Amino acid sequence: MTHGPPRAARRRRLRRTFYDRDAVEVAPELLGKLLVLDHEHGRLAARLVEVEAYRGADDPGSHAFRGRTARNATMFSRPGLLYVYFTYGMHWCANAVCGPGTTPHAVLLRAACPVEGLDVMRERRPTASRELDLLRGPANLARAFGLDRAHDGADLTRGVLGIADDGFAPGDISVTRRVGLAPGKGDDLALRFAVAGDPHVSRRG
DNA sequence: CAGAAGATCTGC
DNA sequence: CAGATCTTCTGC
Repeated sequence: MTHGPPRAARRRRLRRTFYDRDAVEVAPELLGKLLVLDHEHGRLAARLVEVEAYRGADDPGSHAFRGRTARNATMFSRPGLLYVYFTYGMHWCANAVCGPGTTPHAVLLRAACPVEGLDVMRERRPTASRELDLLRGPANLARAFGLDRAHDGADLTRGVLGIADDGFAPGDISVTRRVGLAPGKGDDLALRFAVAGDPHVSRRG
């Protein structure tokens, strides 16, 4: 997989209908897409190489498993929004809310290949010695993009934050079990999707 | 109201 | 492989 921006490629922002489906359908289609964020100093862009699908009442690994709470309210609101949550006392993680409708599905953005704004990413990720590690892992990706509580509920279909299709087609996709779930909490479900062999993926499947 | 767990990361 | 670090949720 080559990650450089295709010359003169048009970036088309993904619309609400893209997200308005089961997360298991949406997740693999997000691979190869560009996460884009315009900020005060310029633009950040990265190609998604690893994601995980989280469902609702039928998925014990999902924050939506036991219904709506203050934290997960964004998952129940509308497809195409960004659901950002805080965990382990220090990390933020970002998801694209899916559907269909108000079905509380989401796709966790786990890893990406840096494309634009690498200087800003390096400043925010001083412990990343290699460029490969800048966006490797969901909390690292969120940190490099500066995502936190302020971005929970942001609309990916308009505004400064979005996910775009520039015509890039990823290679083979590997499907494995999700990462970091306790036994019995849906750890056995094969809902993690990654670009096979891509070095930016957070870990081996 | 207290206790425990948590969709993680880093350094030893 | 364990510690960091604190919010959120659950049970009493």
